[in-house]
Amino acid sequence: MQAEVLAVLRSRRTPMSAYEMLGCLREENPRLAPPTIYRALAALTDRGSVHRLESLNAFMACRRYRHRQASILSICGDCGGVEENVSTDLLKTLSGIAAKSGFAPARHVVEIHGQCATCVSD
Amino acid sequence: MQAEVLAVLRSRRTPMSAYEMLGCLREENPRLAPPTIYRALAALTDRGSVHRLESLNAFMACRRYRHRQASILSICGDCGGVEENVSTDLLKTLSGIAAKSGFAPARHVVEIHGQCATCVSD
DNA sequence: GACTGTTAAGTTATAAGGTAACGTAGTTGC
DNA sequence: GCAACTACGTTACCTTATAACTTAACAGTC
Repeated sequence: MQAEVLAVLRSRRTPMSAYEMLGCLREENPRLAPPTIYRALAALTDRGSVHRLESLNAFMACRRYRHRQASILSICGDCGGVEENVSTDLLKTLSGIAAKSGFAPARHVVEIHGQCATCVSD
Repeated sequence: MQAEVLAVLRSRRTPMSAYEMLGCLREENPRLAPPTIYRALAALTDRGSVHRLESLNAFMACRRYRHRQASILSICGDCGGVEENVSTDLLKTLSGIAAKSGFAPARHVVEIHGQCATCVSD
């Protein structure tokens, strides 16, 4: 199931909602229900193979080879494309800012909305 | 309406969902419907008086005096409390990372999940 | 005062996102 | 065989969000 969900996500350039995936996978198996998808997504995001876009309630396959840290996701509002970046330094700085007041960071969410290079030049 | 929504949010230490607000405000006006709340929230978040917590689908009143930039929100998973921080530098670095590929940033979402100082020491 | 434009709020209905709780079937290991 | 585990199926429901249309309130102007 995880493999099937991942395959669907990989076949797309842009993020998908859980229910879009459900729609796709129901072509094969019409009885598929939301919990099945969400379970697979939970496992995949835990492993880091899939990113959840919190500000979009959507998911995308990770395209970078297995890094074990939060990605910086740049989301184009025009074409829907998403760029992944990784920056250990930025995450450290960020943790530092939170830690000034004694906060212990566990998970980072960093998303940027804007326009990708292609859409800017149009 | 915006004022009422803001008042409810300010009366709370922790973020609220739109439907919790709806519940509160319905004590006064039982016929209040979701769109009314969501419209007020849209206006308030545009103005920066309210922050939306994307990873929680919830809202909180801004407690810092009107800064015109994205906050860094540290969310305690134990007590639900949220700390607001502002860092122009971090946002610049972040924009720089996205801009390397030509991406034009417009809105930043930076949230950190973890434990606040109080909850860490328990 | 009647007409019109504009903006905020009410109303109805429904779409979209997510999960609890329980059932079943296959696998592994004793 | 049988216990224990794990994945997936199923039902039902809850939460979050928005579309689309209606009404109210007020300001300007002829």
